[in-house]
Amino acid sequence: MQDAAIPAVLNGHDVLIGAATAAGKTEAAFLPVCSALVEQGTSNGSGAQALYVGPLKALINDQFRRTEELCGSLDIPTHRWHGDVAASRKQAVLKNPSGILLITPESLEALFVLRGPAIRRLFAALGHVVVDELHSFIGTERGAQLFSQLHRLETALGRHVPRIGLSATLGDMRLAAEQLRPGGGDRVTVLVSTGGGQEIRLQLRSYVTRRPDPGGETPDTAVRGIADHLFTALRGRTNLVFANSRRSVEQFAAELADRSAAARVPNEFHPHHGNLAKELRQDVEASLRDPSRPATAICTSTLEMGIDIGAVAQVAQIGPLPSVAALRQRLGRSGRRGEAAVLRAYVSAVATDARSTTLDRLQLPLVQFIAAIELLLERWCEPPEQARLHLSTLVQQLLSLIAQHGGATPAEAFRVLCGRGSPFAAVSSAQFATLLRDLGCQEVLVQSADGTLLLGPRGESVVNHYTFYAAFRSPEEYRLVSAGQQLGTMPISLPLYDGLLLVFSGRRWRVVAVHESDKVVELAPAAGGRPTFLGEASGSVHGKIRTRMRELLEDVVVPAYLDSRSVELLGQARRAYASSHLDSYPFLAEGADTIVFPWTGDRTLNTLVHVLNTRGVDASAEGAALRLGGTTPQAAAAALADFAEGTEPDPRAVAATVVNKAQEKFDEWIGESLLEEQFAAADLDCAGAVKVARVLTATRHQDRME
DNA sequence: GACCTGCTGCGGCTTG
Repeated sequence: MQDAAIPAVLNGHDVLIGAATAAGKTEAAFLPVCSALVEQGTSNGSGAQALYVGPLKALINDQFRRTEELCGSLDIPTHRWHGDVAASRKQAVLKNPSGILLITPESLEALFVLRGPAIRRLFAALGHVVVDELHSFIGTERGAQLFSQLHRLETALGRHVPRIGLSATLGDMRLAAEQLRPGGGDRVTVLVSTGGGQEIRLQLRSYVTRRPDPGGETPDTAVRGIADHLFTALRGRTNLVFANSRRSVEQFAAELADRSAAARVPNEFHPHHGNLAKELRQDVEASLRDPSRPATAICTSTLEMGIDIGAVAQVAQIGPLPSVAALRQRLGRSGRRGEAAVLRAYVSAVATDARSTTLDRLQLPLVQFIAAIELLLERWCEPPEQARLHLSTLVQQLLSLIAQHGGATPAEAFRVLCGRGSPFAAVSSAQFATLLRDLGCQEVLVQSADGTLLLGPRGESVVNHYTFYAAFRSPEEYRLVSAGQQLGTMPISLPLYDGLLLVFSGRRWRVVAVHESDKVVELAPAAGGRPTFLGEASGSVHGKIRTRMRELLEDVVVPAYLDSRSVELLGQARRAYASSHLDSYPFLAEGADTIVFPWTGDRTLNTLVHVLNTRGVDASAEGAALRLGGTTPQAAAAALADFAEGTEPDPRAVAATVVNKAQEKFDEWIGESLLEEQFAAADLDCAGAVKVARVLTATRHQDRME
């Protein structure tokens, strides 16, 4: 891979490098970049010659250490620039820009807004741009921001600057190439390292729980069973345990701490998630790196990305993940240096009895997990998300552009932000004009007598606050404090009162005081406590996983990696599926409701829900299934047949019925009409919904529908 | 609908 990367980079091509793990990606990019720098000579003060953009401060710190080592002997200056870097160091770079600059998209945004006139000088000598963890930018607001910034940079310099993207392997690397170079993905050199068929050791274990205890005071039997198994299977080595929510992370961390205390052994299990104080998280990361003593992190997606945590023996995943790509990324954390990768998968299944519904008997979480593992073993993986307009981020970039130049005409703004090579190229001039009018109505923008766009009162106050630089919205939070120590934060949306018992950072606490005005919660250690965070992971599931779930239920083959209870539950699910004739008649009566199984991805499933609701049917998505309230199977089939036989609905009309379309940071300033267009194009799949309805009501079902 | 990511200038304080 490195051999192929070097000539491509040296020839000034855009290059996309894909590999499962960190395995040499950074070197493949930086070796040729550095050799180009040595060749052309490092001219001090004439501007940064290479720009590296990374999604995490911690990652930038890691890469800074590595590039310093690599470049120090070559006399190439390297600088890091993010929110934790001292202002004095930033001043030094501004005075004497040179060599390699490592930065976050947010800090780059601050440069555009605060140092607009200096941009051209700072990057006058720019020869290469490296984007690390490219997959984390694909399909996101932050990705639209980054590629808009790079396009603005090239516009300011009046020339093309070669880009090098480093990414996990994705389902369709060509689509990723199109993100790296919007409008020119076909000219990107794509290099993928297959990983050489590394051995994967894998087991899926099921644990049965009785019906959830509404009080939740005593952990259910599945949680206890999984915790027992983790305790014996993981102790003594360095491991990662991925749980799907912060609540679940806290729950398992507390359970494992209890087991360590009962066994009178040091606790090796530490929680790690985004609401824990930075110091606590760094302690956990340090103990993972320390080879002298074993440590296991129980984490959310925080440890999924490339932060250096050393070699990991085993990866555990509790509960199914919505995407195969994330499962692969997590598995890639174990088994470096030629060792086998080890994945321990755990599912909590609901115990069934005579009163259980068929839906319960189908054990869909287990079936979904098996489907994802099968697709992982076949090396399939979701393609990057389909392109959105990203109007919220276009608003941010427009305000930033006006701040950069002190004003812009509508035509200039459209050309720079929505022209060829920009991530907003799909936005039409009519849509852009509507957007300008919307922003004018909100006093975000004003227009001077000669037509120049300027920041209005509202735009001015938003751009002049540091929170402007991030393209994504962040939730309001309380700070949690105990005896002067910062423990972390908690979303403000959760109920909170004096005396509440909770689990946080793997320990049990009581709320002593809530200071509403400065959003601080004081805690004291306590004996009891329940996990604080609510909800379980959902996320968008691809249609391929749902199709595979149906195939698994209709199949007889039993995967070798299932434990005996999983085999038993899969058999039960297959018998329930067959005896309900779901293969030929995918409708199931449940009380007054009907459950429908379209076996399709979430986008199509949600479109069906919207459409049926506008037709007066009480429809909702329930995992893989569709629930039609107060509807008999005959009526459900008739409603779907009616929809299937009619003309395909107009996405705009369906979007108009959805109320909460303003989700992103600057959406509140965008008018209903544009939000409808964006939603119709990116969040609905009307053609797919009609197709699914036709399949559901196809002739092979007709005999049962009489 | 879960999860995660990021951020500046300056006023006011203490300390050498």
